Amino acid sequence: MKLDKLNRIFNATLNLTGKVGIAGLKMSSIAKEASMATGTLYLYFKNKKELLNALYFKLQKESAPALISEINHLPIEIQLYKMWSLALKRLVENNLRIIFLEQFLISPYVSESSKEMDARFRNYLRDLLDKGKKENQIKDVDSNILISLIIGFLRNFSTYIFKDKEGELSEKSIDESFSLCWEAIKK
Amino acid sequence: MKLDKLNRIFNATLNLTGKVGIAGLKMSSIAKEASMATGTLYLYFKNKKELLNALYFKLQKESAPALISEINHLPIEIQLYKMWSLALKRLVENNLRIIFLEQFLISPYVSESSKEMDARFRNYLRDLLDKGKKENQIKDVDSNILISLIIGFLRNFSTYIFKDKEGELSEKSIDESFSLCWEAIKK
Amino acid sequence: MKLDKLNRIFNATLNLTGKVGIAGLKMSSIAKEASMATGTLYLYFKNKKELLNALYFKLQKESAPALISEINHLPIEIQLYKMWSLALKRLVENNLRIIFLEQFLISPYVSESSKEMDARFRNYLRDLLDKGKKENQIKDVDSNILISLIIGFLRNFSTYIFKDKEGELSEKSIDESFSLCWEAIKK
Amino acid sequence: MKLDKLNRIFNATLNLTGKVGIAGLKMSSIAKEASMATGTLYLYFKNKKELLNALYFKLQKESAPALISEINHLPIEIQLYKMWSLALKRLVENNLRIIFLEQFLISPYVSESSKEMDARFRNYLRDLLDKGKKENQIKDVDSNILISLIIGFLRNFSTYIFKDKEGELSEKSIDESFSLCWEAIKK
DNA sequence: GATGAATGAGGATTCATTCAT
DNA sequence: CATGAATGAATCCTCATTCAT
Repeated sequence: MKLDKLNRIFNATLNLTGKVGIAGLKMSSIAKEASMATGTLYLYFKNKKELLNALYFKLQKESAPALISEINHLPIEIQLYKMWSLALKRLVENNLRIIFLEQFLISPYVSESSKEMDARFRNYLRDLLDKGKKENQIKDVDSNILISLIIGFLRNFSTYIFKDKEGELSEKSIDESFSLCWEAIKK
Repeated sequence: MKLDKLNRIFNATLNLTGKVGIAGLKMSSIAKEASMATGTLYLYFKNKKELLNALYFKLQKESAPALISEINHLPIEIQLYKMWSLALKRLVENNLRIIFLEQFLISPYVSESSKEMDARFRNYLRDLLDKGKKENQIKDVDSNILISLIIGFLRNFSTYIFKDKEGELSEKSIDESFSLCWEAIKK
Repeated sequence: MKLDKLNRIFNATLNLTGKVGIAGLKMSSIAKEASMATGTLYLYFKNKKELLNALYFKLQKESAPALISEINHLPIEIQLYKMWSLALKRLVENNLRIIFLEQFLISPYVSESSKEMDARFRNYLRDLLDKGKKENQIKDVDSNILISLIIGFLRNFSTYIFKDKEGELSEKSIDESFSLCWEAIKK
Repeated sequence: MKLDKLNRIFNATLNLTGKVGIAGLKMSSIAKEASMATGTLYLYFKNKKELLNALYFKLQKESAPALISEINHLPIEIQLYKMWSLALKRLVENNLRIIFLEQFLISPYVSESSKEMDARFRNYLRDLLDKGKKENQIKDVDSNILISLIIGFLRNFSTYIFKDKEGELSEKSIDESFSLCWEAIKK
């Protein structure tokens, strides 16, 4: 019913963004990909801009927080490892989301309210790293650099797995990549 | 004259892509940003698709190779450091280029010939890392992971500097970020 | 419904060609003359070229053959007379079609397949005249000359009736013009 | 010099009209065909409309009147024969002119003054036929019909010679065609 | 005079949005 | 609710015209 249709619309939009980018998204293509009539899209969203913004918020909501709440009570290296492992898996699974999120933020469709960045995940990491510095486990280096290392590495590696390995992410890959990350940032 | 105009067109396109994304690019805006008439664009390019592809090729040609030829005779850690420093500076300076390159590759404007990715830079790194492994300086880890760490970190950190630090990249930032990277990948 | 709209488009195009020629045809004028939105034209035809070619084929199909099949069993003079009378009436009624057909064939819109001329009517006449020569009724003169006389006279006279007589074609005109034609070609 | 350039422009325009019709005429193509710069056209004509109208007047001036003045003192059948022969030769030689004249008259470029048709030739013929009727040589039939026969036959036959016989017009063709015409209209 | 690069108004085409069914 | 044909504003692109050289 209603929820099913919403999901079909969101999935169609994600898939198409992965193929043709935001510049190539047409309402008619989205409808076709979601197996419904173009007009139906307008029963669920006032216009294209709102559809895209709704998807953006949905993706934001689903990503970081879930991740965070699952692990924020563990010791730092473990917590980082869990975070790394979970994030990597999620990013590989959901690589289309990343493409959408990144393109969306510089498209003419961003509503003002969307601009409050994916700061949440960065903030979680910042807190975690500061705690780690106090406990003498993490290098005493500007947290922004550390965050860039972690997030940049995660994103780039996940895209590589998604594109070149067809999404096959082995435990060994997770461990090896985390080791590299950890050795870089640990004291 | 001719070259000057081409550059004005390319710069205008880059600037606008940074502001509105490929989805928001209009030929009329590009012309306005480049201080010329819309029709003039069509003296230089057959249509929008060809303009964007021409820019893509230009950016590809200018990026990696220059970087590589300047340093590929030095010892590995030094070479990596030079590469890091140069790449970081260039990425910060040219952050708009990255945005364009990334968006372009999943836009409806990519011509078939454009799809041969920016493999060059990855290849240079792969060679360098393999050499490093033989000389026992680099961890014996799948090069794809190492490459993701380096490139992902570089891109994410450069974007952070460009956006949040207004492009002010200190030597200290370069050194600190490289240290993190080096400690991660060195044996 | 669908057929009705196609006809409205075709009629609008014919009328406008009569007024402003193919050089003056605008998609927006055609739409206006056909009482629909410009975009609607593109639901039925990919572009201007295809619209004009479709009209050309339709007109070709409708013209000569119908004429021929109605009469090709009668004796020659009668057949020629019927042909003359029918053709003249049809040409007067459909003078706009002639204008369109003639202009179209040297416009930039002709698709390759359209170039196979209106040979059909000429061929019918050639057969008829050859039969007439065998039966000793028609002068033993190169058929191409006879055909030019018949077709040229028909076209020029019909245009005169259409333009200067507002399409009022009397039986007397038909008979008189046919007599002239018959006296010219009969043995 | 000046005259030479004007002629190059007029010839270029005629040739191109034969190829692409008035709908396909571009000022830039005319200039190219005439081996000069686009801007040069505007030294000789204020704009496209005036160029086309100038050509129209030139062609009108050159056709009928010359013809008429050469022969208007001879007896009727001879005069008609001369007219026929001269007109046919001229029409074959100058078939491109006919195409231009016919297309031009329903293009958006006709200036008001151009609309006073090629009435001159029709008028000359009308006078001639009326004289012939008085002298009992020509059938007592509405002159408009006779004129249509003559002009329609001339045009259609000349186009046939131009297109299918590559402009090779034999004396025999002239005589045979005139005989047909004469037998049709003589008493 | 001659040139042809540059201009921008105007026409072709696309596609977000509506609305009768 | 769902549909998809119809709409027309917005965008791409062309080409008559201008003007600096």
